[in-house]
Formats: sequence, structure tokens, C-alpha cells
Amino acid sequence: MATRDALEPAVASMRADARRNRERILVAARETFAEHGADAQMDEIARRAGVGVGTLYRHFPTKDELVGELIRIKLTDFAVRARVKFEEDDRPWESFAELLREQAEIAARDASQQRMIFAMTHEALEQALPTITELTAAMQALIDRAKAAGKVREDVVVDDVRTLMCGLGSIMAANALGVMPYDWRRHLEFVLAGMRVGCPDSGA
Amino acid sequence: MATRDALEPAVASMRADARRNRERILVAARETFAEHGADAQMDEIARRAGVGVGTLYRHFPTKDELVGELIRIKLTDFAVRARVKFEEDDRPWESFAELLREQAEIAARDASQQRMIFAMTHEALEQALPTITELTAAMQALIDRAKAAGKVREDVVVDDVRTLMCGLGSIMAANALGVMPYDWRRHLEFVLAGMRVGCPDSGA
Amino acid sequence: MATRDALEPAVASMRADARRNRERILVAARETFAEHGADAQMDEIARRAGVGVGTLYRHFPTKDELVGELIRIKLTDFAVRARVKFEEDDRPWESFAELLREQAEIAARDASQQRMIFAMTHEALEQALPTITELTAAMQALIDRAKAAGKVREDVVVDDVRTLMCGLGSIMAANALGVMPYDWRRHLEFVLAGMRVGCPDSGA
Amino acid sequence: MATRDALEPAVASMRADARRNRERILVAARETFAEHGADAQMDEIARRAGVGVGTLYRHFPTKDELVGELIRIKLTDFAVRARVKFEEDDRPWESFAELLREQAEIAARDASQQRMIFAMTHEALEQALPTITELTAAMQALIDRAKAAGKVREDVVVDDVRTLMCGLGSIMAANALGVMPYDWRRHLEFVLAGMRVGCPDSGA
DNA sequence: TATGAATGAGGATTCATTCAT
DNA sequence: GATGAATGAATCCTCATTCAT
Repeated sequence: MATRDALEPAVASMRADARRNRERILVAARETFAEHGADAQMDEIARRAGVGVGTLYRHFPTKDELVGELIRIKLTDFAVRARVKFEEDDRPWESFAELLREQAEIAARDASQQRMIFAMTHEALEQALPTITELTAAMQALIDRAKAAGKVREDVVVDDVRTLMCGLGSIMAANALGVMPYDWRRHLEFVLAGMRVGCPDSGA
Repeated sequence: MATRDALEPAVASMRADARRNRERILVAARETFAEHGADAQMDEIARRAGVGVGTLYRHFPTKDELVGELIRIKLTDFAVRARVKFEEDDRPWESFAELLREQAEIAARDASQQRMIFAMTHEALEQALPTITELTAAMQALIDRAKAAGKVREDVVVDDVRTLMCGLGSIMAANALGVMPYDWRRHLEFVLAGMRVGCPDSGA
Repeated sequence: MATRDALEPAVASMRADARRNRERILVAARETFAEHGADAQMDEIARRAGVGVGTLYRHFPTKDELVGELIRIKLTDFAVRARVKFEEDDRPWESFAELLREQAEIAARDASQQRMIFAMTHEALEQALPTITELTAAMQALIDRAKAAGKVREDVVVDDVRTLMCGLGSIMAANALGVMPYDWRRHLEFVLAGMRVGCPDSGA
Repeated sequence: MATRDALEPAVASMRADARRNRERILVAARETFAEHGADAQMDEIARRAGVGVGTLYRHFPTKDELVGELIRIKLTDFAVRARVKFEEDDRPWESFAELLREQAEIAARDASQQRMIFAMTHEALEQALPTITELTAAMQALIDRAKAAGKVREDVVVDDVRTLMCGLGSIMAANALGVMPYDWRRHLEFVLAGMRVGCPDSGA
């Protein structure tokens, strides 16, 4: 996990027990949002974390801020992974495609936790803004290199990746709801294929 | 609209005023889910429809059944459109790709109403099962013809389309939430390109 | 009781059972504010009224509006009484002084209910504004007549009466809290004496 | 300030820093009750005082005891002032009337802090009992001298002053709530006038 | 001893659903 | 059948007080 990098100074300077509680709350929140989606209740999150609601609210003054932090951590992790992939790997297409595959596998592993995005509000998102900027830059670098190497179509932009990940997350979420099975891995491969140079256009 | 075909016998045999109420409720429900997503309230739907809550509940005994009916109508419409496309049009790739583009535009037009899928439960889905069967058959026919004509990759299956539409709907919904802009049209074209014969594989 | 005059059209047109519930809620609210002051709980008010909380909230969407209505009724009653006193009675000093004595006795009778004023907010007050205007006018008429008859000091203004009643109410409330006994009747008589013509000034 | 005289032995024997903390807490509490009335929170008082809640609770084991102490100090101050007035001043009416005016001005100056009295409970009051006894005695002396000089009506008793001050405090508090303006100075003068010998009775 | 993190009962309000009119 | 009043479990959040560091 690259989460350590997500620690803000405020968190780093916490008392040991407070930091432990904070961590337990985040774990519990992930589980609870996974099970109940946007309807996850603060009381249940607290109970699972083994703390009182008061403690939960001391750490995250509103539900929104809790959701915002979960998103921020996830995106920070993604950004770090993207940066590492760019440094460590010099096969332009593979480092691009594999980053997305790996990130998708990770997202799928917290399973249905994708449902949390249903609980995302504007406020929640704002907390993650700096992280999003970082992630965008890292992704841009990967795309640029792959384009320069003639692997990725010239018209692909960073936002297409954002859109793809949004779609994948929702597909995983729908999957987790259990109403119907969806194969997100196949979906990802279709999009990757469509983004490659050499692909005939879609006839649009 | 092909909605007329969605009428069940029970609806067909209703008194004229009851059927009018039913229709107004469905319209009001669409509007309300569009504005408030899964948080749409039964009271507001009734108010917009100009009927009492009691009447709303007479037509749809639970919120789930109301959501289910909205989904069923939408899918029925899709199925009809798919069947028509198959009959009317003999350009295998185009009739496949254009159906998806048209359906996506329609979905986007109820705009944010996609948010309703956040309110979908297992029960809601069950009502739509027969419709889903129809839709699957119609889609299968289009895919088979396109494969036979060497236009669509052999490994594409009906479920890939279902998955695609799920992803698109969610992207539209996220868009409507307004937290971030997503370009679902570009996403659709990447997938279509990826499904075409002649596209290099994704390197997976 | 002159409360009947306080009925707004909205109330008059209610279904019989709804109006009965509304009345029971108001009674229960008076009792509960009397016992617990500003800390009175909506749940308890509902329980005492024999209705669900939902019903309480249907009639009064916020605690403030409930408090506001209680104040409005009380002031309406006062205004009516003032108007009647002015019409029925032609002894300028007596009609002025007796109105205040009677109103104070009435206020004291809902006893400690005066504590409700502790729960009064700006919003709550706003509901009562038209009533306050009426009351002010009625009181002004009584004061003017008593001044014209040379009974009340020329410098007495309507606001002095408002201030007096506020003080009396609080004294009653403090009394009801039981922390100390206060004799509000004596207090009232001192103020009345001080407002009479012929009283030596206070040496200020 | 005559507060020094209010020091109990327990306080006198405190370590210098503890006494300084105690003083800062009292100041912070006055400010906070002034701003928020009975809704003042212990956490905010501690924060303003620049101490942890724990320290606040070490000095005042319950909120009630804190309120009680604030009241006690205020009343002690009043009692001292009354005694001084009696000693220093030999104009019977003036020393009586001016004491009340001065005390009222002081009370008004903590401005809205009168709102604290809304937070007063039986327990809070009990702490102040000895002080009340002192105050009563001092006030009695002033009244007796004024009666003997033929300035104050024979039927005036100490409790009438207590009642007056209670009313004034509440009027100031209501004023501070800002819902309506009340002129407590005028109210005080009416009562003083009403208590003077030579005032016609109120016609009761 | 001082600190501030943790606690959790409680409180206002909402909303799907039922039922009297 | 239609209406909308009534229901009350559920939900987010607060704050006086306790207790580990």
C-alpha cells in the first residue's frame, strides 16, 4: 500500500490511540459503504470500528468529509501507482494498460466499495482536488509517452481515462449489488483496444 | 415512443381515468428521480402527478415496484427499438452501432434520470426479467448478423453490451450529479472501436 | 377563552380529526413547555398529545413554528381581551390596570408555561408579528384614554407595558422553576403605582 | 471589583497557576454564556480559557457548579456593594435607589450574560445560599433606614427587591436575545417610583 | 496535574407506508 | 376509488462528562 504517503501532517501528529482509531474508522467505513452503499449509517460505521459515534464525528465532522477522505486516499494511491509505473517501466503501451488493469483489480478487490462513489457530493470531492491534480499529471505523462511511441491514438485524452474508471467503478458497483452479473474485465479490454493505434475507427 | 407496447393486460383493462393517473405518476416519477436520484420521495412524486399518495400506492404498492416499472418501460422501449433496427436496416455494423448510439442518446435525454438506477433493487429488477429476455434476443440477432458479416469480433457477447450500457448509464448519472464532467459519447466510441473486427487486441 | 378568534382559515378548513389533533398537540405542548421549558422535547409533546411525532411535524414543521404558534395564540387572546376591555369599560385607569392584572393572572395560570418564552427565536416571533401589531394598537387606545383622563403619566408608552409583561412572565417562570419564591403580584402593583399620575418621580 | 472578597478558603490555598486557570475559566464562561446563553458549551468555555476540558472539570465538576459559582460571585459583589453603600452614604432614598441603578448597570454591562440565569438550576442556586443571606441582610438594612426616614413605603420588603432584580435580569436577557427591544431602565424607574412614599396606590 | 480523545444517551427531523374519511 | 392525515422506526448529529496518555 502506498497509503502512508496519503498521511497529512495533522494525522501524523496525532496521539497513537487517536491515529489507531482513525485507521479503524476508515476500514470500517470502507466495509460499511461496501455493504450498504450511500445508505451506510454513521452509527454502524462507529460500531464496526469499535468506537463511539462521538469519536467518529471527532475525526470526521460530517459524513461528507468521511466519504471525501476515503476517496482522497484511494486517488492518492492511484496517483502514486501511476508515478511509479512511469518511472519503473519503459514499455509505453504496457505501462499504460497495465496501470489501468492493476488499478481496476485493486478497486474490484475492495469489492463493492465502489458504491461509495454514490455517496460522493461536491464537498466530498473538493477535499480530493489536489490529489486529482496529481493523478491527472501522472496519467498525462503516461499517455504522452505512449502517444510519442505511436501506441495510443492521438485523440485520447486524460479525461477519457477518468471516464473509463468511472464507468468501471459503477459496473463493479452494480455487480456488487448483485442484481446482474457484469464482466468489467472484458469491458476494460474493449476500451483499451479501442484506444490503441491501429484500431479501425468506430464508424461514427 | 414505443411505450404502448409495454402495456400489460392489467393496465389495458383499466378505466380511462385510472390509466391517465398511472401515466401521470410515471411521468412525475421520471422527473423526480431525475432531480433527486435515489432520494426521490413518494410524496413529491404524488404531488407532481397531481394525485394523493394513496393513489400512488394503489398503482404501485411499493417504491421498488415503481422503480421496477420505470426500468421495465425503458428496457421494453430498447427491445422494440432493437427489433425494429434489425428489421429495417441491413447494414450489419451500422445497425448495431447506431442502435447503441441512439439508445444512449435517449438515455442521456432523460438526462440525469439515470440516477434512478441507483435506486434499483433485486425486486425492481425482477419485474423486468421478461423484458430483459426479449431485449437479449433482439440484441443477439444484431450481434450474430454483424459477426456473420465479419464486422464484429467473434468474442463479443450480448452481455458485453449490457455491461457497456450499464457503464454508460452510470457515467451519465455521475455527469448529472455535476461533481465532474464525463464525456460518455467518447467512451461509447472507444468501446465500439474495440469491438470491431480489425482492431488490434489490447495486449492483455 | 377568546382563542376561537385566533383560528386562521387554514385551520378552519381542516378535517375534523386533523383539527382535533392540532388542538391536542397545542395543549400537550403547553404542558410540556411548562414542565421542561426550552428543553421540552418534540417526542414527549407528541406522546402526550397521543399522536405520532410525524403528525406533530405535519402540523408544525419545526419546533420554532410550534413555539411561534403558542405565542401567537397567547398574544391574540391578550389583544382580544384588550379590545373588549376598551369597549366594555369606561373607567380609564381601571380598565388599563385591570387588563394587566387579569392578563397576568391568566399567564400565571398556565403557570410555569412562561418558560416557553425561553424557547422563543426570531423566527418564532415573526409568526406573531401581525398579532403584536393588533395588541399594540389596542393597548395604545387604553393608554391614550387613561392619559386623557389624567390618570396615567404622560411619559408612559406602550413599550413600557411590553417590558412590564416580559418581566412579569420571567418572574413567573423563575417562580415555577422553584429555585426561589417571587411575588409577581406585588411587582405588578409597584409598576402600576409608578405609572399613575401623582406618583413622585423616582429621583432619577 | 469586589470579587476578591468572594474567594473561598479552597481557592485561596490554590497554587498560583491553578488559581490563574480558575480565573481564566470564569472569564471565559461569562463570555460564552453571554454569547450563547444556556446553550453555552463546556468545550467552548475551555477553549476560550485556553485550557483542556479536563482542567475545566477539575475546577468545576459539573456545568451546574460552574453556573452556581458565577451566580455566587455576582451576588457576593452585589452584597459587598450594598454594604458599602450603607456605610458610605447617608441619604436614605438615594443610597437605596442608586444601589439598584448601579447594580442594574453592572448586570447590563455583562450585557447578555444575564442569559446565564436561564441555565440556573436548584443545585446551582444552593451554592449561593450563604451569599444570598448576606445580601438579604445588607439590603434589609438599606430598606429599614429608608423606611425610618419616611422615604420608602412601609409595605416594601426585601423580597420585592429580589423580585425586581429577577425581572430586570430577564428583561435584559430578552433584550440580548434580540427578538425585541426592551427598555429596562424605564422599568426600573417605574418600580422605584412605585416604592416611594407619596405614591398613590395602584388602585388594587 | 493537564490534556484532549472517547463516550453514548439523547434530540430534532424525515419518509415509506397505512388507514380513516 | 381517491385523498391526505397519521404513523414511528430510522438517521444524522450534539455535548456533558469520563478516562487514557
